[in-house]
Amino acid sequence: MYSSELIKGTLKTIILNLLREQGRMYGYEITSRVKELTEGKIQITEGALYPTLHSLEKSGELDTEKEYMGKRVRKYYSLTEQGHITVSEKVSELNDFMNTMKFLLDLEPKLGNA
Amino acid sequence: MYSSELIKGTLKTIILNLLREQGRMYGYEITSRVKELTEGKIQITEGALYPTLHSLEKSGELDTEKEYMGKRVRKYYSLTEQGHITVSEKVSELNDFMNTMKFLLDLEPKLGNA
DNA sequence: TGCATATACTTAAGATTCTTATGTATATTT
DNA sequence: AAATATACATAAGAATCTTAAGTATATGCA
Repeated sequence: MYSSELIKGTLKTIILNLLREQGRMYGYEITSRVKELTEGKIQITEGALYPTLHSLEKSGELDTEKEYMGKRVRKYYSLTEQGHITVSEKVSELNDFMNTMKFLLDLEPKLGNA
Repeated sequence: MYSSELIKGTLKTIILNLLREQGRMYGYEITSRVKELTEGKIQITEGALYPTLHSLEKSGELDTEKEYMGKRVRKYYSLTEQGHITVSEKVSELNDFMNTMKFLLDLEPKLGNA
């Protein structure tokens, strides 16, 4: 598990990118899939997930459809046209940022430090 | 400039790593150097920088020495023994995290999506 | 000389976004 | 029958950043 600060700021990008790949997912499925893909290293809590999904819906990135599996409800999310634009921008920005960070972190320590 | 959420969670790591490289720096020098190294893409604001430095000092990662250049004061920061341990851990964790993110983001979108 | 800009640090108010916890309810496994 | 998994929602609190204001010295330039 990564320290929680690291997840901050990448959550929306993770969600949008997964939806671009999968087409359509419901909330619980997103957390399960991320946990599975990252071998438990990234676990999105419910308290972070659902407010983020609501926020992305409100800002026009996501559409929802409710479906009933028997009596249990699921809310499926998918990217809107705007969502496709946003995910491209966010993924590019994150890649760029990570390259910058790699460069920053790979600077060699001076010899002779304590 | 990256959107501000991305910086969150990496600020301490950036500062500690720079201090490991440089040995000793004062606050203003840290922001200037980061801005220079990243060609303006990462600009640490004063409101973020100084509270973070104070917090790292309080938690035992940093030592300070005040120096007067004429009448102007500078506070130089350097890593403590604990700081050296912490920076290693944080840099490793961030590298690991970025590899995980690269993997997550590089998953190919399904063909045929809207 | 005067003004703008750069250097240098501090801190408070507000915003954002996460964690933790609680609540509700159905389905499945043991 | 009880525990666990599935599925969503939301409130209180914590952490961390932005924005802004405050204080003060030094430098460049017109």
